[in-house]
Amino acid sequence: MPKIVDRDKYRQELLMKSFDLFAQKGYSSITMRQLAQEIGVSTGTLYHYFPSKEALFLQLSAELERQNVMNFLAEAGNPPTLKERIESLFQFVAKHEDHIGKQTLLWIEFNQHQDWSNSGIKEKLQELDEQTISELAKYMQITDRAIVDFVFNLLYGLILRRLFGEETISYSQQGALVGKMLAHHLGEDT
Amino acid sequence: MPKIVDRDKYRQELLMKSFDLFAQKGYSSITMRQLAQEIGVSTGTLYHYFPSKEALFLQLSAELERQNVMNFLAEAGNPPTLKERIESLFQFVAKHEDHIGKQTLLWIEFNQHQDWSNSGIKEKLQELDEQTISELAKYMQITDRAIVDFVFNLLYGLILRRLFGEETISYSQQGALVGKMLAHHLGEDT
Amino acid sequence: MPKIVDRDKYRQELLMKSFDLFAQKGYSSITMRQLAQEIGVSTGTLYHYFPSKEALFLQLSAELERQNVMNFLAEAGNPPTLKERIESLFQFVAKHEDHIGKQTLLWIEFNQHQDWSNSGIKEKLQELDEQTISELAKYMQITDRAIVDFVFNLLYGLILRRLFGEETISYSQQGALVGKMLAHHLGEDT
Amino acid sequence: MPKIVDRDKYRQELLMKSFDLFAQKGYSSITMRQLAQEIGVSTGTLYHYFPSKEALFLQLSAELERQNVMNFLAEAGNPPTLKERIESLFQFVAKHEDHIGKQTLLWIEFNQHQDWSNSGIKEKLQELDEQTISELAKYMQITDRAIVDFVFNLLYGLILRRLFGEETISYSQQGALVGKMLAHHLGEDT
DNA sequence: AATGAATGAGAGTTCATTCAT
DNA sequence: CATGAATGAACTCTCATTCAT
Repeated sequence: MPKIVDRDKYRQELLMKSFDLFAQKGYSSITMRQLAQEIGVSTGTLYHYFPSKEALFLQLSAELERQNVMNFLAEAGNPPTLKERIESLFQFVAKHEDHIGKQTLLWIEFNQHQDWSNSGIKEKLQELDEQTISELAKYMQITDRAIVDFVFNLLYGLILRRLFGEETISYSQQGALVGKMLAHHLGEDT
Repeated sequence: MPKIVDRDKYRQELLMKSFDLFAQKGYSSITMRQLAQEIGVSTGTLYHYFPSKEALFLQLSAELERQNVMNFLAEAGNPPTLKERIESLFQFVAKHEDHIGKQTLLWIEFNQHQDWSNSGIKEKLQELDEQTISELAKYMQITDRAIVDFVFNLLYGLILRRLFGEETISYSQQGALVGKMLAHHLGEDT
Repeated sequence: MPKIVDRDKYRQELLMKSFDLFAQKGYSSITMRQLAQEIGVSTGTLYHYFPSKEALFLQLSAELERQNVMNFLAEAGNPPTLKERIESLFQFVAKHEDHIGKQTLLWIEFNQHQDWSNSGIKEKLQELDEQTISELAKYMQITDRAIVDFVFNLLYGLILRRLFGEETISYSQQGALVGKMLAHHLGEDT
Repeated sequence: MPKIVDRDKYRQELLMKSFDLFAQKGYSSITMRQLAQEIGVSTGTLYHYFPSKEALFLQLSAELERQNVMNFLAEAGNPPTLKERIESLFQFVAKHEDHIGKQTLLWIEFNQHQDWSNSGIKEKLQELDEQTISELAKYMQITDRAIVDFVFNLLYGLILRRLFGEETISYSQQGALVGKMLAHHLGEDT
């Protein structure tokens, strides 16, 4: 029972410790008791730092999204061609598939919870997602919104299907495919 | 013998009546009591026809998947070019977006339930999905598995993102895009 | 686990069985679990018959109030003079002090719960109380509202103070006192 | 020695600052945290000055009772007739109805707490009440205990009923009534 | 002396499932 | 076959109190 020095830092710590459990079991399956037990604190402590399960989850989501973009930009390098940059994105997802897959699951479950329909929470989350995508679009230097959506639809669908067992689909293959097609497509248009 | 037919027919009826509720609230939010009440039977009756909530849900999923393919093949016609066939698929999804979206959500929620990790249920569901896709692939006359996956990744991602608020992305636009690209891509390769 | 024949009858039964516990411990001290255990059912059953602890309590209050008036009118007889009728009332309260005291406590606690400030519950309860008083006023043949209030203020105060330990105050003495005074007072006015 | 004075003085201060919150929410609804926050200290500090919530509350009650009598005697003047003195008492209560009502509520809630049945706390509280009444009896120069009780039963009942919504009953009317009756009654007896 | 983080038992409530009728 | 009353474990969240700092 040591006294905590930095409240916000400790909150962060709790957040990160709770990620694995949320990811493994999903938002509604995990209970606050399990969460507390696994983290090694009491439920009371959890509620001392977060007003509710929902709030804890929301903060976690925001934090994860933030880290993701950061990590990608740090790892991705800056290849000259669009094809390479797209492949770089797909490679990044492939490399961190486990982590990103879990996040995607959380994001989906978040969106499903209909109790939150009127609370403005979904809007926050959506905004978060838009931000991420627009930052990545900037990185890839694609300005046409339809193309951006094309790439991310493909990517999300791929993540989703692999998540649920279609493990024969490969990131590198699909990445190469879309890279090549886009190069043609854009090349012709210009 | 006729008894069995009646029994199965009634089961079907219960199934279809339960779809709306499942679609509206999601698997875990709906309770067996609500389900029974809405359908107009007792919980006991529900359990008489289905061994568990899970089983009821699984049967519902299978039924929906079956109907979906059927409807599509009936509506789609048989256009001569690949581009048109793909656009036909995207149009079909656009037209029945509400229905298909809800199904997708159920499918996702189903997959998330970790209690079912070891029960072979997920495998069944996956198989169901594979069947659907392979039938649609046959319709589109695509044989290359990577291309099939490409199209369906895009489609699933699109459905998913529209589901969660990105309503500015359009089915027809993305369908046209992938149709055009694929035509180029395959045209060049052959 | 026998099947219950008459839902409403059984609800009544549960209500009456719960009275003692509520009375002994007060509304907020008693838990639904204790209540269920003592009655000999599960918490689930309690919630099967009553939507909430609050609703259970409200129904109990209404039922008690109803029974009280009924019992009093049955026991009280119909003496010719006001003094005797008042004394009859005080005697009734004295005789059933335990029961009425407990009820009063519940009534008080009910009124205290500020969560219910805006729910119209207090109004219902107040109305219940007014009804009781006006019926008793009719019995005593007092029409002047101020006098009615006088008698009931005295009576409530007496119940309250005895409840909390002042057991030296006597119902018969105070009843006789108010009876005598009122006789004088009203005799002079007429 | 001066330390002790300071300590007690601070305790007093905390006590008075806590009154409003207790009065607003009632004993069991208010939490020690809220109390501390509102007062502007930590929960630790609260527990440094009072061994428990219960003890804090008991001390508060004693203090309030003390102040009440003091204020009344200061405000009441010393009219010559019993009728006037009684009316003076009722007027005092009417004037401070809000404050006294809240106190009464606290006193009631206190008495209800059954955990304290064996702790001698109720006895202390009762004693407190007796003291108050006997001091007020002395002021009114009534020696007959039955009459004293009569007046205070009426008064408590009145406070109670007004507290719970019967706001049509008036202090001055009921005070005048009891004053007049008592004057007759005692006049005749002597 | 003063702080506030930490505790954990216990609150009201829900719900898939069972089984007497 | 059909019913719905009954179960009880498990849920989120609260709060008086303790104690390291």
